[in-house]
Amino acid sequence: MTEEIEPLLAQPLQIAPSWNAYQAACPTRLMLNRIADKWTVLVLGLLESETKRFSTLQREIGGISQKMLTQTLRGLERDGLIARMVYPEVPPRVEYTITPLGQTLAGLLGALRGWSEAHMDEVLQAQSAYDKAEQGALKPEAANGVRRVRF
Amino acid sequence: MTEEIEPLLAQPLQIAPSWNAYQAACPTRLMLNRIADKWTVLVLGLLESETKRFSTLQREIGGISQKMLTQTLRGLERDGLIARMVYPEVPPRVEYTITPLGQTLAGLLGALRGWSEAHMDEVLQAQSAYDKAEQGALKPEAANGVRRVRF
DNA sequence: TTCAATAGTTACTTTTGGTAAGTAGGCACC
DNA sequence: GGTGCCTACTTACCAAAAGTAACTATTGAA
Repeated sequence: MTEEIEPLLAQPLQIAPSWNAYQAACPTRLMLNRIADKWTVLVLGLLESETKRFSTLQREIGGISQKMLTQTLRGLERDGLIARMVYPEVPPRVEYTITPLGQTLAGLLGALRGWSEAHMDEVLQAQSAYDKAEQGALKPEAANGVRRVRF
Repeated sequence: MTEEIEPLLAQPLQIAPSWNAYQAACPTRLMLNRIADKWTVLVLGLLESETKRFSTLQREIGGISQKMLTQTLRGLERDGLIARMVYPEVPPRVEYTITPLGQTLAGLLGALRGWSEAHMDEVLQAQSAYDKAEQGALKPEAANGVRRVRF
C-alpha cells in the first residue's frame, strides 16, 4: 500500500471499515477461505434446518473423516456460525446448532450446493469436450518430450 | 422435477439424473470443491462484468501467484465457466471471458464475497470471544502436559 | 472381563498450495 | 549483435493442509 500522510485526519480511509476480498491482507480473505469450503457448505446445509449431533453429521456427510468434521465444526464455532452444546453423559453427547449469523450464510451456501446439482450435466459435458480437445492438441507431436505450450 | 415411472424406458432410475452432494462418490462433490474455492470466487467476480487478460487478473487479485491463477483459470475453462481467447501476438495476449453458464454462478459467488465483507465485523468479534474463552479454559491446569479434552 | 457407544486426538502419508526461478519469441535499444 | 523487456505461462522445490487409520476416555451392559 502507498502511504500518504493526511495531516489532520485520524483514519481518512476507513470511516466505515470497508473490507475488500481482493486485497491479500484483508481478513475477508481468510473468511472466504473458510466459507468457500466443501465441508462448510455440507455441514451448514445440514444444520440449517435442525440441530444435529456429531455422529449424525458424520453419517449424513458421505466420506468426511472425524478429523475433518471436528476441524470444520471448530472453525464454524469460532466464527460464530454454529454453537456447540455438551451434555455430560456417558456415552458423551454433543449437539451442534446453527446461530442466527450462520442462518444468514446458510441460504447462500445452499444455493451453491443447488447450483452444483442443477448444472452438473452441463459441466460434465464441458469437461469431456475440453478433454477431447486437449487430446487432439497433443496428438500431432505424438509421444515425445516436446514442451507443451498453449499459444 | 418429480420423476414418474415410465415402464418402457431404458434408464428407469435416472429420468432426470438427480445429483446429491452429500454422497461421497457424486461428481457434484468435485464440483463443490472447485466452485467453493477462494480463488474461483475472486476470479469469477472480476470476469463477471468484463473480459480481462491474465496480467490484469493477477494485478487485481492481491496475492495470487501465476501458478494458482493459471490453475484456477484452467479449471474454470474445463468446466465451461469461462472461455480463453489467444491472440497470436508478441508479446502474447490471452483474454478470459465468462460464459453464460459461468454467469449463472457468478451471482452466487458474488453474494458469498458480499457476505464475507458485510459480516466480517461480527465474525471477528465471535473469534476473539472464542479465543478468550479458550484461554480461560486452559488456564486452571497451567503449563503441564495434560491431555486437552473438551467434555 | 470384555464389549460397545460417542466424540474426539494423534501419528503418519499423500495431496495440494505457495515461492521462486526458468522459458519462448520477437521487438527495441545501444 | 548482445542485452534486456514484454507476456503468459512451466517447472522444481518446499511448506502446509487434507486424508487415513489407529488410539483414548468413560462407564453401563453382557
